[in-house]
Amino acid sequence: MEKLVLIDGHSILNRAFYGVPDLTNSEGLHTNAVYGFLNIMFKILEEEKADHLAVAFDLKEPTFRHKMYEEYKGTRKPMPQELHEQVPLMKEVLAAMGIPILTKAGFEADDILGTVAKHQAGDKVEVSIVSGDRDLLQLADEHIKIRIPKTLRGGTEVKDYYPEDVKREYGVTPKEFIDVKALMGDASDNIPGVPSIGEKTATAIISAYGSIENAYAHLEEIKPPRARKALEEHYDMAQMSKKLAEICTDCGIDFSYDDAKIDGLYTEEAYQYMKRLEFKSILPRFAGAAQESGAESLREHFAVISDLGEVESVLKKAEKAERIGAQLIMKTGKEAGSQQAVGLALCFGDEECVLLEAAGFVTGEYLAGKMEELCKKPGLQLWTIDLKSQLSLLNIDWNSGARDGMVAAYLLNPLKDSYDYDDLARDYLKLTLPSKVDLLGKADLGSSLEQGEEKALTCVCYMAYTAYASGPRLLDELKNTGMEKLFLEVEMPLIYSLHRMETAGVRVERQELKDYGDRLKLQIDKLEQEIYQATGETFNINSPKQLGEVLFEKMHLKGGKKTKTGYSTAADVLEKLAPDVPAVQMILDYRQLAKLYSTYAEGLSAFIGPDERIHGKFNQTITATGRISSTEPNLQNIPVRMELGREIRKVFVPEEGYTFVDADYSQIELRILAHMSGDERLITAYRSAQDIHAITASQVFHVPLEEVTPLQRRNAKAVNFGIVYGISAFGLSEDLSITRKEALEYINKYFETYPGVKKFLDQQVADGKEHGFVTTLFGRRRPIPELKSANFMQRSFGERVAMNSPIQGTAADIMKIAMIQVDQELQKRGMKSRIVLQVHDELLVETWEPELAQVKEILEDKMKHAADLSVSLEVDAKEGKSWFDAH
DNA sequence: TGCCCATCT
DNA sequence: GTGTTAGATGGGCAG
Repeated sequence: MEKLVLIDGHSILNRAFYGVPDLTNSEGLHTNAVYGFLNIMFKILEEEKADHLAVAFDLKEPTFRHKMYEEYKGTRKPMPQELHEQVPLMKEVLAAMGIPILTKAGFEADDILGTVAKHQAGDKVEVSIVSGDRDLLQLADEHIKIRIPKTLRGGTEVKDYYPEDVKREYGVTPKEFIDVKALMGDASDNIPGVPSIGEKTATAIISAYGSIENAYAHLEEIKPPRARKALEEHYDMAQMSKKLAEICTDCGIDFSYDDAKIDGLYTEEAYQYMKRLEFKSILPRFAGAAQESGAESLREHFAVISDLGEVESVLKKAEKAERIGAQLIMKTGKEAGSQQAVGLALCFGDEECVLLEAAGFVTGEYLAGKMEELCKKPGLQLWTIDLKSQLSLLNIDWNSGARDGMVAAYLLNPLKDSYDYDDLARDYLKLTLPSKVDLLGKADLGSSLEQGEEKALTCVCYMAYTAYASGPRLLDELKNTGMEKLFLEVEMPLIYSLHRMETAGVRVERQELKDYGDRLKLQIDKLEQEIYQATGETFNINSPKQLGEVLFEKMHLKGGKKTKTGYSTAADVLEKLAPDVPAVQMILDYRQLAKLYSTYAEGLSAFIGPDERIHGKFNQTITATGRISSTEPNLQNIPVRMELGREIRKVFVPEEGYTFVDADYSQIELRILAHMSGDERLITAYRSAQDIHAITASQVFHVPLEEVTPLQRRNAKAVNFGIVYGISAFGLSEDLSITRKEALEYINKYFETYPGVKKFLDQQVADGKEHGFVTTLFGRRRPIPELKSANFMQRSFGERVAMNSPIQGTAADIMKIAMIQVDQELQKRGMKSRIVLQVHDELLVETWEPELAQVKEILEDKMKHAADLSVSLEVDAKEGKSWFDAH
């Protein structure tokens, strides 16, 4: 028995469009309907183990129904533009998979499906028709199954209808089904005041008489009377309606059963589409096709060279080139943290990509040395991807001519989640390349290459090629968007400073940290028992679900706020709810301790290396605003607010002979706001005052500075924060535990006091809406697609982002500039002191004691003068024998 | 994997 | 009238 699956193209596309959240690829194409369609299609093909497949589409032209009935509009609503543009795309994708697309002038997809199904179905072939349109149920018979996908709870369920299922659900046979619908009439055709026939009555009449014609013949028997009247008056209409709904099963479509045979759905061409549309979850199906991939012509020019003579001649050629792509391929060595080069991929033309392999006389050191020479060669444009990861083997500094395509692409669009070679090739070369994961899966690139794997060679050559080919385009784009300077003078030099910071690492007292953890553990165990006692329950306190049940159901705490999955047990909720229930306080304490123990005590210990230092990663291409992020471990969220947490900073210590100097900017974001808004009053205020929040309070509440009460200062501080983040009256009222009205008054007073600020923030939103992005003082862009959203919540979010990003981003720019200058100055003076941490507005320098005065001077000077604003930048620098003491 | 909750600036 | 403060990372749980 063979299986033929027939899909109602528009119907399923439509269903997918409304069932799948909006998706857009990098080109800005809407893809959600195509994505949903493919998922439904693959799901059904797998379930059915189908061997034949075709998809039917309507054409725009009028059909025989239009001829029959002038006013026939068809059943479909007008399509939104976002869906409309996906129709041709869908057809291209299907064609790429070799799936026949059936259309016929003068007929709808229904008729094609009906015709093909009735002709093909039989003892040898089972047919499944997939559609969202219930009118198709009339086609069900013993060999034809109608399958209707439904979206529920995010997933897709398919409901199947054989004739008996139709009978069960609608009480009539598939053939009678149209009569029922015709008798009911189309809701939109009903004229007010004219009696109509409902579903129940229609079903009863048709199941008794079999058809509207027969029912009309027995008109006098029809009950109830209003149905009889309706049938009598609208018999013509009902007949017409039936004719329109009746699917033609002989439309003369040209269908070849053999062409519909499924073989080789996963073609190279289709694979390219999946990559372009960024259907990551669908790609694995095409894994086979990936091997046949993409830039096939490109691959023909890939070569591997290991003979010393040949290597030298290639390098000579590279030196003479104007521009090259270079990628040093590395592998983790035997010693902890050490790396060694296993190859150098070079590209200096569209047809010249080679891998220089570390083998025999060509050692890893030799290759790294050669890459280094190339980086230093004046006038040579060397492009690579992720320079920082290669710096451990390259002795180069900010004077090198190397340029990083990853960082360039991040500047051009900081919202992406990766900037690998395949991303750059797709976005800047319109070239679909198989990714590293496509080629090698989880295997390590360096090791695979060392073992001579063909795919690893392909991968590294793609990297070098992409770096080479995308370089000029990236630079062009940076020029066009006014970010060339930011790239060349801030982001590129920063790579070296970040790498130096990672290499330096920060010393952590292993034993002290362990003792701290042990003390926590004791407290945690004690608290745990006390909580069990107080609540009378033994449960997992770490489970918000269990905790919510205990608090709100067993202990009957009032006013439990619901989250999607249960009760909210967040600290702020619990504190408001039951500040005086001892169990609640214990739970909050437990939470804090558990966090300190797992994330900091245990978590940090795991990262302490044999040199007693933690070498965290500082990432340059993660945040939307331009900030640096920190991972493995995150060293930017070490506790400081609560005393117990703050203690952890005592284990961050300088090496013997060194001390810490910690320098942080004072209120940098508010100063930036004063500068960018140009609000005269704010500028003047910040020029004179030390205490920004107090002076805000003084001006907003009209009291002399020295008479500002602590409460007024606190309120002003909250408003200041709120302004920077684009807060609402609601948010501020929550923050200060005041009414919304009072909060609104504060905000209004603030804007009255500083009208320039209001104007500035409004302007940011307007700019964001007009251009689709906002910019920092240094030209860094933050795209805000949310501003175009039709969804209120999304759009409001976009507005807050538009207000915050220029401020947060400018602060990030300034810190980056300061960091580079401090780091470079330390090096220029040949000092031993080094930056070990950056925490957004703070630099921690491990200072060689004899250099203490110099370091303080450099930090203050470079940080203060990183930008020339209309308000001064103030820096607090403190010295101490641990991070705890220095901060 | 998604959610909740904790931590930082 | 919507839901209501920006940017991050990570642990732990539940499905």
